[in-house]
Amino acid sequence: MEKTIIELEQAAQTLKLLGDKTRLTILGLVKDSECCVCEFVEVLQMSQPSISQHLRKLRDAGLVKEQRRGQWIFYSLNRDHATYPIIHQVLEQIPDQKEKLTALEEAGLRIQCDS
Amino acid sequence: MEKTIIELEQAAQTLKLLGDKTRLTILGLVKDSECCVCEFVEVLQMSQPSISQHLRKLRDAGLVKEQRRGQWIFYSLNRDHATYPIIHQVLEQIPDQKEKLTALEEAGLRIQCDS
DNA sequence: TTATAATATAAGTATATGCTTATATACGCA
DNA sequence: TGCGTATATAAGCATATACTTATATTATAA
Repeated sequence: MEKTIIELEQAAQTLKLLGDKTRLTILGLVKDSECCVCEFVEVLQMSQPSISQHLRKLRDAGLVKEQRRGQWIFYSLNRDHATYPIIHQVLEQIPDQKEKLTALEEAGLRIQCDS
Repeated sequence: MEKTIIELEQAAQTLKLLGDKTRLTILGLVKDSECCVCEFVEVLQMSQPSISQHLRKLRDAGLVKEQRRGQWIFYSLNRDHATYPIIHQVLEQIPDQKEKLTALEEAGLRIQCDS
């Protein structure tokens, strides 16, 4: 990937959002595929409002995109964000969260959210 | 650089520390050379206690090393820290802070801290 | 049209954070 | 020894953060 220079202030804002275990995991999850709120709730074993509030922060900062599909709202990584290169690099260096999604799938908990 | 996998919890802790403009600048400064507290104070235009408190956080987490040299205490980047690869990547993607140090030097404010 | 499911928002609360001012500590030098 | 400089620490305070519980919103389905 080409080297991009990101303004320090903006970088700090993004890093602050990454500096939370819950949000970092959420980003690790949407790196691989779109997820809906109930999936985050299941994977992270946290309350739905708590997850929603973390998602709102990520969305307000523009780090994730949301897309309503019927009853569900799917979140995905916004690869167009100015600080995406930082996020990409960070996610490259932490354990893959994909397996948590496949575990969900095997438990039959992934399907409930498919459109 | 070889790819290293950093535990999520530890990564989050480091990212939290990076997620502050002051600390991110400090790390950007020590990336290039050792600095003492008075230099951070000068460059960042913040109070000495405030700078000291940020440095303590970075030191407690092991992200920077300190070395006393006479009256001064010099801080440097700890490249042996488990999360250093993340820090390295982040610093690669923000503007270089080196010029702030050369500006200090030109103003004759750098010498006062040399041992 | 009502009930249910998925999600968001609001309000409350405990703790964390980042400053401030005041003071302590450590070193060098006269 | 005593003073000045560099730095650390302590205490106080305002604001931010991350939960909680309760309620609102939106869409589907009976």
